Amino acid sequence: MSKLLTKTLREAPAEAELASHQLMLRAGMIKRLSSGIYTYLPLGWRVIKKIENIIREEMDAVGGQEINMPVVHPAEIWQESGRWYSVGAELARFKDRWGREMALAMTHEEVVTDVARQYIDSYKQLPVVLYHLQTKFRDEPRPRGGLIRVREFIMKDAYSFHRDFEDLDRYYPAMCQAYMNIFWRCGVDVTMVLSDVGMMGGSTAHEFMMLSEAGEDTLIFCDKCGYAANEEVATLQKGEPLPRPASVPGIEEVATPGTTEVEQVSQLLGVSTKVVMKTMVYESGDRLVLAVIRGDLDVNERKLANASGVTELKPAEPDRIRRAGMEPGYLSPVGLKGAGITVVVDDSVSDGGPMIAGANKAGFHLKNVLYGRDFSGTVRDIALARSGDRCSRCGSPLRVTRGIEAGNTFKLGTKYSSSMNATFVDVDGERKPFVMGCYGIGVGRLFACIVEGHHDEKGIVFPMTVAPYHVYLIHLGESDDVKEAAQRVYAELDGAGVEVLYDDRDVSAGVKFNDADLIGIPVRVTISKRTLAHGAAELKLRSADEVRLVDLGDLALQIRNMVAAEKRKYNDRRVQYPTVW
RNA sequence: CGGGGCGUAGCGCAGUUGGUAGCGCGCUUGGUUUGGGACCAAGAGGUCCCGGGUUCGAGUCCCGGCGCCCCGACCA
Repeated sequence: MSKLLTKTLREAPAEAELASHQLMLRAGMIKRLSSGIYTYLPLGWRVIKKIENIIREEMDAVGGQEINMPVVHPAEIWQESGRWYSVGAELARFKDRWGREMALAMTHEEVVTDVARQYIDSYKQLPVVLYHLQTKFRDEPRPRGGLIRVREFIMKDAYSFHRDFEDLDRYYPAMCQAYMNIFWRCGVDVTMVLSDVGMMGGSTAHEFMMLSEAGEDTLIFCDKCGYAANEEVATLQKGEPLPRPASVPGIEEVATPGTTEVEQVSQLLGVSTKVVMKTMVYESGDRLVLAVIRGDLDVNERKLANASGVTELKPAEPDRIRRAGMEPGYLSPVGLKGAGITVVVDDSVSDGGPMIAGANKAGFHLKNVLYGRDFSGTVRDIALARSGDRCSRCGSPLRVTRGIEAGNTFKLGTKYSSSMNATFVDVDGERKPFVMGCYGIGVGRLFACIVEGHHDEKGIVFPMTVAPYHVYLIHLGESDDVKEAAQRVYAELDGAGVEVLYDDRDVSAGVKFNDADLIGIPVRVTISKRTLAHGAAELKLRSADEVRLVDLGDLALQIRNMVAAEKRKYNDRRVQYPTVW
């Protein structure tokens, strides 16, 4: 310990706000170099290695083969997949000395696909699962929360290659189970939720979320049937569509001064908000996207972006709306002219009868507006699920919580294999693109999740499986017999394969105890004149209050048992992942 | 990129009407202590984020930049 490169801090640096961030800084596990870029100090790095080894074991158990792919990629491979052009500034690009375009790895689909097309020729070799633990760089717009969201990070990414979708479907649950095992063994309770496919592309995706207010994602749950989804994709029951009479009278303009919100219109006209159309305008580059939804619902921007085929949306500026011939506060999809406007209509509107819409004219609305007759657009579900909305599966009220995404799984399909011409010869002699899955875990983020979930007022309380050391050994007082006894205990434990951090510093008892609590090593062993008088050492679990004296002769055995028992708490339990979908 | 905040010793902070920088913790040396962040004494440590301006004089006022944190848009 006296030689260990660390520095425990009594006070947390001002830059840290989250418990995990403060504690990792205070315990001397990480050091910030630049925004979102961290050095792991010895204690922190040991934890990372523990996590990585758990991941390796579980990946190997589902047939994974570990490889290592480069951090620096030539532009060509990203151009092949098309992502050189579709991904924005988060892909860090630079030129090498010859002026060749290069990129820092942000993820490795392209590279692994390149490996697969070279080394997998036949269906007989499939399925193949490759994984690696590697540094990635994503030039995130906003790093935050210490290790929760960084720019440079270690990620475990695994990629599976299959003959067909059926085989991917068969394999996918095994990977999900491996994920549950990893998180549980690290002491992190996760919930698997349906998620958006994001920039990865592909069909089905799940995220593994640790529920926490510190989380960046909003999650929608149904307690009754177990439906769980990221808000980005969560569905809901929207209730019966509005009745659609056989004949609907033509559009009629009504004066509605000062009613720029759905609520005000419904009050003025004495109708339910369900009869009022809510129209929102977003912009994406030079395109405008008009979202039309029933007045009692809200627009889900992620769904809207997906529906309109763009990656980024933001609410349009009023000036821009007016230039396009519309009137903020009285927006309407009726009578739109001008190019570059995409209209996306929620099914709550398209399925129903006549509604009230804005007139694109200040102070006026239109009655009897009918989708199909008076306006058109792409019909999609673009509704935002909110607390209390009804579950699309069973109709029960939905609940909303926040979560930290610790990992995710995707059914990628043939997006990369097709674009990069990665094929194999199937039984029928035909060349077919691999059907791929990809599976990621942010290692540093998982570390942060562990600390976020395992701490108290005094510091971290590590699960034995990921603790930097098993035992924190303290001697109190500088007398030779105490120091010698401590050294013997250290040697004995070390010889028995127990990882011991020996606090040999000549500092007061309080300092040692407080540092022990802060660093959070699971077992604390104290040797002092007092314990030696009984021929014993004091044994304490970080997670419990009780201390007990253990005879020096029994100490090593007892500690070994303790370490094993603590590991078993996490390693033995296998959490079955839910199969509601 | 929009909104908010902060940059003074390794960390946490103070610094008045503009007058030449301080406190606590940590660090070094010596001594006394030794079961929950001890005590005494002596020290070391500062481009006050950077650049420009105002002024006899700027940590303090003005302008410009940079860095960092928090809230949003994006993701492991």
